[in-house]
Amino acid sequence: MLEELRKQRIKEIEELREKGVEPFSYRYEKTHNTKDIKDLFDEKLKAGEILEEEKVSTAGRVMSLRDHGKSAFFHIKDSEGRIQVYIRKNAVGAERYEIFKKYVNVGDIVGVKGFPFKSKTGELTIFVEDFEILSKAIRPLPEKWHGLKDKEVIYRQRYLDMISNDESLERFKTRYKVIRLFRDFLNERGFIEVETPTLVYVTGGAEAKPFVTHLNVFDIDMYLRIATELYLKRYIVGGFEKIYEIGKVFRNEGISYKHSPEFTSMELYWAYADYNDIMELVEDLLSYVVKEITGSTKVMYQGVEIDFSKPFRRIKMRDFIKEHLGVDILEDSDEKLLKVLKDHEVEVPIKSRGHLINKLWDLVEDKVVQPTFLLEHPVEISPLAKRHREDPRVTERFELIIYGREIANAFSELNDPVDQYQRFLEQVKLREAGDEEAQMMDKDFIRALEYGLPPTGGLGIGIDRLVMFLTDSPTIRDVIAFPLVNPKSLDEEIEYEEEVE
RNA sequence: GACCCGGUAGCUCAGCAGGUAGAGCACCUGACUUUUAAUCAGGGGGCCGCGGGUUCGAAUCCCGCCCGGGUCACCA
Repeated sequence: MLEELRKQRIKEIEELREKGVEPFSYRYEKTHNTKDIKDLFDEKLKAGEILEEEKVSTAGRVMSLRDHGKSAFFHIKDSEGRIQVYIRKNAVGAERYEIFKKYVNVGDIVGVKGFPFKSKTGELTIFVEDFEILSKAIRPLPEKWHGLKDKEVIYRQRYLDMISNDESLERFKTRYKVIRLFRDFLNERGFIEVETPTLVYVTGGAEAKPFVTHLNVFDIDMYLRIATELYLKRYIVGGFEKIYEIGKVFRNEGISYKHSPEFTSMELYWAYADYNDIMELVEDLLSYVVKEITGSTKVMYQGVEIDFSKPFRRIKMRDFIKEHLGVDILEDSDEKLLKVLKDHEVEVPIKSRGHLINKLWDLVEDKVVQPTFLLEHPVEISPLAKRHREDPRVTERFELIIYGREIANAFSELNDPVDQYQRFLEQVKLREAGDEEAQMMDKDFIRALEYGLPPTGGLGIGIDRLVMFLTDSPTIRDVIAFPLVNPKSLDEEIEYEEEVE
């Protein structure tokens, strides 16, 4: 059926060309988009009224079509919405009308010129005086009423999802608006957007398994970055004081509703600031973004109201775990931590102190729903954070937790090269003990610190996870336009008939 | 990686006590100048995910595999 349909459409394209009509145009003067037209005329017009002097020219994809013989109604969709269009034989002429009737189908992209009116039933409509086929579709669209439901097709052919499910297009518009708001906010505060390498010799800045690739010119293996942190700090050493980078990072790990091997982070470094300054900045940034997106400080996520008004709640990791599990991550022995984990039936493949602490946190993180700063992580699990000025066992670090998920991670950056070197050594030991996610020694980074990194506050935010909240998306794949999919050997055969006749 | 659910027309889905494969939308032909899931008449369209087995006979039952979704595990 699909093949027959495609052939039919390809044949129609030939016929159009024989009639001197090119079904793939070069450009179209679009004076208004669908939203402009609604903004201008929707309130002005009553049912049955016309505004013949107001000329509009717009374009979009035909989403529905109701043919009435000598006239037809259809809806076109553009990036801003949908609008109804009315075409009538005696208005465009018999010849043009025949072209429309015979050759325009749902799915085609057309341009229309005319004037606005309101139908009997009160829907704002464009009365067509002239139209043009701008791009003829060869494949049929999914069902107009139910839309596209098949998750596999939604992820593999996102364009089709965006065409047929309006909320999908809107979701991605929101995503990119959020990113723009981040830039607006930070630029306004004097932060400069910079770039760091994607291909790196050693990974750092996070604990994750990297993707490995090969660089032919030097014949060496390289990695895709797992974070932008260590290069951004080099900028600060070099003299930049307020910088940020928004970009993809790559972690060769599992896929879940909140994990994607390729995701977007925003990292920021602010010289002469500490984690308290960063906390305030995060509150300001997020409440600003949320307000611009939703109009208030509140977001409904999966039926739960999340309030981003500041200040956010602050809890200390040690206190929170002690309160809920009765164990002290700073004072109690490894054995005691392990026993608590065993009591909760948690398996611990790697029995380092850091892993035990992380596992304990995992047990309680679900209890944090509203935006909360989780403070003062132990040194063992924070190899790049500065020790707390009042307690050297913990760091000046915080994570922003929302709905049990880590959204941001920040600290007063460790700028003591000797301490940093020792922390890296600890990580290397873990690595040698089989922890593939432990950090690598980055000697050039140490060298940079030896030239002097000013006191600096740093921050990383998971953009995708934040966008999930702002679009009420249950999985991270819903906010990544083209998520990773199994390539499968499904590549369908696409054949074009040879020219006949 | 384990378990659960699913894969039938381009799309959304039904059919599964085993007996020649269905609907709606979309498509094609015709009618219709204010419809909006337009309407009316007619028509075409299927490797029922793939491979094997049981059976006179499999979309339906059994086994294996592939792909997807979900839960858990792994994981920031």
